[in-house]
Amino acid sequence: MNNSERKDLRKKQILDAALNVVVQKGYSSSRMDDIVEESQLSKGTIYWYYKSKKDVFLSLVNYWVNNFSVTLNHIVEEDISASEQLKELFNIFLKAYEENPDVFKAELEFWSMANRDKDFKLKTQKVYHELLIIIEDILQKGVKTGEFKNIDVKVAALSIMINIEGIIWFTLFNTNGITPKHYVDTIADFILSGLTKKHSEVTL
Amino acid sequence: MNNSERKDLRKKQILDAALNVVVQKGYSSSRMDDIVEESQLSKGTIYWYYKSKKDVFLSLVNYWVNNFSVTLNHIVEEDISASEQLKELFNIFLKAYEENPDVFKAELEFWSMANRDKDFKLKTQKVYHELLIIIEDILQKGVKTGEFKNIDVKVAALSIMINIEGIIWFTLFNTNGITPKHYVDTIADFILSGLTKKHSEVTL
DNA sequence: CTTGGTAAACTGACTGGTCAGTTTAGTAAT
DNA sequence: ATTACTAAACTGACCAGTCAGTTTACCAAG
Repeated sequence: MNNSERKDLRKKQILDAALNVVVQKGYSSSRMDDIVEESQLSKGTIYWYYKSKKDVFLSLVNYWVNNFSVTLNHIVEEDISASEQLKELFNIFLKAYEENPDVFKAELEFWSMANRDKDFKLKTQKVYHELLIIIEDILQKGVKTGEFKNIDVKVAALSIMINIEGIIWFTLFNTNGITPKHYVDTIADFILSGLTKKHSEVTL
Repeated sequence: MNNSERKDLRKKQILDAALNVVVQKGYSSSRMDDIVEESQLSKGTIYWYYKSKKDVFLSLVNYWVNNFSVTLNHIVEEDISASEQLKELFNIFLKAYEENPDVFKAELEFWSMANRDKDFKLKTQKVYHELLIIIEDILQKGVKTGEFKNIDVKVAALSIMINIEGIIWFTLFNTNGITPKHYVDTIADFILSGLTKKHSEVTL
């Protein structure tokens, strides 16, 4: 293992620990000593890599944003219909949730931070802005090709994003036996059937 | 001012202060001294009425739940169509947001608390359970009268609740000039047009 | 009405624990 | 000698909760 690989490993170790801690305690109640324990590193090492508690958690947001961007940009590049792209978008979030719901719990924590800290607000804004652009592009394309009705793209995109992010509810509350998959499938169908032109309209 | 009025006034003073504080700082970073300052009372008085910090904030949730229940139960009792009831539901939340967005910021804080504290979870669960029941009742009625399609009431209700609560996004991020009103009107229309039978279907 | 009594409401300085961040003294590999 | 650590002690600000004492409201006996 070379030097930069080692550094990346350490940082990942620290950020993974920070994720576990913040999910359990929230930002303010997360102690640096919790991260020390969880990461199996020493306190000195944490401060060797990050200059403060805030620095650790801002980096955690960043880490998460970057992972996420890579995945999303795959969709845009694929040569499939707008409807298929939207479906895929929903499924990416569903899959992410099924793999590790903690990421969504942490997301909630970051929202809460964004409400009271400018730096967190800026970092998190970026993600949603990026996601919105992607959804808008898909919708725009669908409208242009005649696949979708002539909708207000900006509002529709916002609404779709809110529905996607709604998956966060499953981390919060007992949803009476409705699975995330069932939820996602249902709303994806509902939204698509509202967006797409009926066959009769298409043939007009 | 009699005795119980005075007590109510004090409690309201404390809870109003707590709301302002929690919105700005989040639960963990809210200091009792902030509430002292904001409420214009002394620390001893806060502890005269509430036994702990947690007690103050749990009471704040309660206070909010109760207000909310009263408003919601009005809708159910009104003798209007299911569609109209749903529209009214959306409008109640829109109005609440327009009157005081801070309540929604606080809600986010309570979600975050619910994630890591059983007492907060129980208190907040109650609200959403109640809201879900109301939406389910409206949908059920609409299906029975033939106003709505034969939908899966439970999933539809959950999805509607998530869309309503989506208004919380407006407290978090710059939504590019889309107003909460525009958002709510658009999704209300979209959802209703998806739920209601087309005229041609009705006349079958 | 006014004096003395008492319970509830209220005050704010203080205490004791907590925790971010620092420092120190060391090890090991390069 | 420098980089990448570990372990543990330490500093000092911060803050929930306490408590000894004060004020207020309301009473009834003189």
